[in-house]
Amino acid sequence: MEQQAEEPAAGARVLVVDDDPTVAEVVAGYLDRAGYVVDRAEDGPAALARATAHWPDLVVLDLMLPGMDGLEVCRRMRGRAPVPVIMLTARGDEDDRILGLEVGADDYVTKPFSPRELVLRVESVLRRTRPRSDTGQLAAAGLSVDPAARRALKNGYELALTIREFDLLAFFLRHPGRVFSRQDLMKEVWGWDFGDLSTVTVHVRRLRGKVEDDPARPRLIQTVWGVGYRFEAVAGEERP
Amino acid sequence: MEQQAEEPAAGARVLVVDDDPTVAEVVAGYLDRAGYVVDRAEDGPAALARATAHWPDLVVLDLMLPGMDGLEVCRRMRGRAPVPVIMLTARGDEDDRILGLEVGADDYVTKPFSPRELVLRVESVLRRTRPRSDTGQLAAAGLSVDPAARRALKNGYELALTIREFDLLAFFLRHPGRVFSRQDLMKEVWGWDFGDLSTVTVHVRRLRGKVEDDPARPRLIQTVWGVGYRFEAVAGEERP
DNA sequence: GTGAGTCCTTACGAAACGCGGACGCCCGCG
DNA sequence: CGCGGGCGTCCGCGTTTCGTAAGGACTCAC
Repeated sequence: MEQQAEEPAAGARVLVVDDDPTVAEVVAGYLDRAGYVVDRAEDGPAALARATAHWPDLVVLDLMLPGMDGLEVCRRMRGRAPVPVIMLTARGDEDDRILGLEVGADDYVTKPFSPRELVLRVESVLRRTRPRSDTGQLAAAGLSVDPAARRALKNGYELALTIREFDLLAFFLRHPGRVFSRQDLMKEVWGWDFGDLSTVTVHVRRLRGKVEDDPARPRLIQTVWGVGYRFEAVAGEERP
Repeated sequence: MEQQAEEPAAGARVLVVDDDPTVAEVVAGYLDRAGYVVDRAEDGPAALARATAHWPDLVVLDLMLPGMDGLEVCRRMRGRAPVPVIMLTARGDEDDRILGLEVGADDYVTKPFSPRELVLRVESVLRRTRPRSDTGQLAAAGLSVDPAARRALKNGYELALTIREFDLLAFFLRHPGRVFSRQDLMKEVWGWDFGDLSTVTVHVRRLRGKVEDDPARPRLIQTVWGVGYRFEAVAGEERP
């Protein structure tokens, strides 16, 4: 589950959620040909799972889904991190449209719709929502960090990091697999040439508390005894 | 891919309001092929809702609608912000024409009409009401800003912004999702290389007061502690 | 096993920061 | 000339964050 950055400008990631295979197929096909990386899900839970694996840049969401309905999916995604949503609604279903807007869908399209129109709306929403061009996106091991937005996501959930924590994590992500002494980190992240090195220790601990699944047994930020810390890009295994 | 910038220049946004699916279909088809981005609504409330989601550049409005009639729709839209309207009226219904023009329709077409003629009129009205064709219209999260007209709409309602507030908002809309320090903003919006940064703070606060639903807990203009501010283009949810 | 070195954890005071309110200045307008 | 709106500045308060200290836990070498 180690993704890489395959979003060089052109291909944003779009998650298409629809229980009708035909619709999903057509939509996905058009979006794919338009240069997007397309994920698909057939219902709410699947959509949320997909989002955990790969947080999308935009969601095309059928309002009518088996089990969890589209509004709920939208709410839950938004509860994790802000993401643009385009709703698919049945024609003339006024209440649905209003609901969609209340939840904060960025646009909606009524069925039946022209795929071409949908692609246009996707492009429109993305354009006004993500001018992400050259932002050096960082990603590894279920983590992704956007330096320009100063946002960090873990499995599709936004992390509330402080400045130091964010800078520290960003630095680690920029140099995966390498060991850094506390002094190195103090110099690189803090910009200090001297100072109490326990400061680094404490901040690493705080970062672990937010980033690690089990902070007591860290996997991402490992301690190299007598040397310093190393960020492990590939989710390593346990030492017995 | 073949299409270019949708909102500027080429494709203006036209809202077609008609309860007759056949008429709406035909009209929408022609306008679509003419390069416009077409929204559709079947009655008054739907039209107003659609306009809230995406403020149109022009409205094609059937005078005879179930429930709220066309004149009322026109009045309400105009009450929110000036927008060009083309009325569809039954043939020879002189009173209606008069009424339509009184409310301030920019043009009217009598049924039955040739779709080609309607497209021509749309183009004509747009030409004379939108002299500048390529002003970078900005929009996100229920907000839209017209730099040329120096007008800002929130959910279709006009905002009374001061110069600084407008410039600040416009800048944010031009760079959604990115963090800017107070210094950046002071440089970009004020054009100053130095100065009291609290000036920025205060103006952000004033802008929030007009733009945010709950200025105490801002959603659009977020504070990034110790760094600056970030405009969130996606209408986010509450996260308690 | 034992000790010294190293790391983890917690706690706490201080500093930094953002926010709201208020003030005075300037300018256009009546 | 008085008035009001827009603007920039300043101050006090509550909150967040930071750096450091100190005790306990762990690791490695002998």
